[in-house]
Formats: sequence, structure tokens, C-alpha cells
Amino acid sequence: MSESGDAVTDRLTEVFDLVGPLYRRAQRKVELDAPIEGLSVGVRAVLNMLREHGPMTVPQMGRDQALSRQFVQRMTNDAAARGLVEFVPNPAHRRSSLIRLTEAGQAAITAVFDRERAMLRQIGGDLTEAEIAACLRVLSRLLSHLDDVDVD
Amino acid sequence: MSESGDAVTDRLTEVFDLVGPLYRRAQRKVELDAPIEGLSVGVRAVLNMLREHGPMTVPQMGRDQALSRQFVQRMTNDAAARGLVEFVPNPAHRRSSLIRLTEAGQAAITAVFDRERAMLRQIGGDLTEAEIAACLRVLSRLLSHLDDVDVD
DNA sequence: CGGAAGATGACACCTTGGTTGTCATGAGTG
DNA sequence: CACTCATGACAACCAAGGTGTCATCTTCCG
Repeated sequence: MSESGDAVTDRLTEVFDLVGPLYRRAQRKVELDAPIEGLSVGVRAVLNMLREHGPMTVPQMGRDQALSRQFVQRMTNDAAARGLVEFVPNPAHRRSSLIRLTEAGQAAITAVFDRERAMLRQIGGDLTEAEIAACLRVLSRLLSHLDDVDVD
Repeated sequence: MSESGDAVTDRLTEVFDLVGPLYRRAQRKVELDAPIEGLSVGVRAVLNMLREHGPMTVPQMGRDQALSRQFVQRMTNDAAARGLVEFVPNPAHRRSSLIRLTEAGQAAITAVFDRERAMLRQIGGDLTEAEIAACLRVLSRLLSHLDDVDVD
């Protein structure tokens, strides 16, 4: 499979090169819409993690998103200061409390999420589920193999 | 296709959410290796564009990578100061010269590229060309639909 | 041909995503 | 009990990337 391996490698570099522009444009899009709720990109990321995983601790979130613990901490504190999340006692660790969405936080992230979802629905158009599944598989693979580069 | 449309949308948000971590980890990886050649992420991006598209102008590169003209300009000047690129007269615009890789620039970006390629080859493993093609299609689609958010 | 509108480059400033380092405290463990 | 490790707070720092302004050069249209 050395030839097909090379072809695959070539295509993979293309994928790689698409991620940068995509990330920047997406971020710009997010922060273009976000002012409505007043969420920074970082806060949005925290709220979104809590939305899908339920309450979790700061270090957990950092690992999950490949972000430094300290950065997540700041964003979390920021979100807490705005009343979007609250600290609830963690049965497993007294010191490290669980972070949970408040009503306001839930509302804010839901609004953002729905807006983004509407946009994606338009884009989705003629893409098939199979294609997207393949895409997910490829990206996950890339991600997991870059994991060894860890932070904090 | 309203149900499948929704499912597609759901999966698309997953794709969306993978891009962030991927970008960060990739960037960390790049700047972990880059010191060898002394390239910043921005300079690397410029050299890479020149490597695949051949000589081009600064504004062209900015549009291509969804980066502001000014940022690309700075990176280009930086690269020129290090002797990695040179300005050649542009037949089409007297003022806006074409940027071209020098020998040194060619060597540097090739070294980086080969190193990254070797890494991707390992990762590629059991991914099929079809999967990667699908992935490319999905990402391109996302990218092109975010294009309306322009900069500068 | 002439002048207005647009594209390019230079320069300076700024925002902010994200990391690193240090320290104190609390938690798990031999 | 002592030791190590994880967490949180605080501060400093870095770099990616954008914005704003101005002068010069193109282009295009009357």
C-alpha cells in the first residue's frame, strides 16, 4: 500500500491545510454573532462543553478541548462573573467543584447554538450522512494522533 | 429530507466542534517543530502558499487563506528580511510585486513539509482515499459557505 | 486626457486567545 | 504521618491576527 499510502498522505495534507482557514473564518463568524449574547470565543467554548457533557470540572474541560487548564479557568471565572455558570460542590473532590450552566447560561448557549445550527442546516444541503461520517472519522483520527502533544 | 437534514446538521456541528481543538493541536505541533527552521506559523503559511501556488501577490495570499492583507504583508516582509522570499516585478501591476521563494525559502519549506508529511503518513494508516475525499468535500463546503464573512 | 475611485504597501497600535510560572491549599497514597 | 499530586488564584507574558490611517500607484470612466 505504499502508493495508495502516498496518495492518502497527499490528500491528508490538503485536509490539514483547510483547517486553518476554516478555523479562522468560523471564529470570525462566531464572534460576529456572539456580541448579541456578549460571549467571547473562550466563554462560548466553555458553555458549549457544559451543554453537551453536563457539569464538569475545569481540568476536565481543559483536557477535552486541548486547552490549558489556566485558560479554561479564566473563561470559567469570567462566565461565572456574568452569571452564566455556577459552582456546585463536587462529591468526588471537595476542592475542585463542578461547573454547571445557570438558567441564563443555558439560554445564552442555546440561542447561540440554534443560530449556528440554522446556518449549518443551510450549508448541509446536498452533503450525505456518509460523507460527514467519513469526515468525522478522519478528523478524529488526526486529532487523536496529535494528542501526544499535551499541555500544562 | 427533513429528518435526514436534521441528522446531517447534527453531525455537521460535530465537525465544527472538532475544528477548534484540531487547529490548536496542529498549531502547537507546527511551532514545536518549526524552531528548527525558525519559522513562525504565519511565515510558514506564506511559504506554503508559495510552494503550492507558485509566485503570487500579497493580497492574493490574504484572500486565499482568509487572512487580513496586512497580516500577510507583515509575514511576507518578515520572510523577505530572512531571505526566504524575494520580490519580483509583476507584469500585471507595477506596484504590487509577485512574491517568490528563494533557494533558502524553498529549502526551508520543503524540510518542514516533508517532516509534516512523514507524520501524516503514520496517521493515515487505515484511512481510505474515499473517506479523505469525503472529508475534503465537507470541509471545502463549509469553508466556501463561510466566505461571505470577509476581511479588510 | 484628466480626475475620481479603488487597490496596494508602510507603519503604528491594539485586542485577545492562549500559555507559562509561581504559590498556597487541599486531596490522595504509601 | 509525610510526600506527592491536583486544583485554583494571580500575574506576566507571547504571538496571532485585526484595525485604522496615510501616501502612492492603478484603473476606469467621462
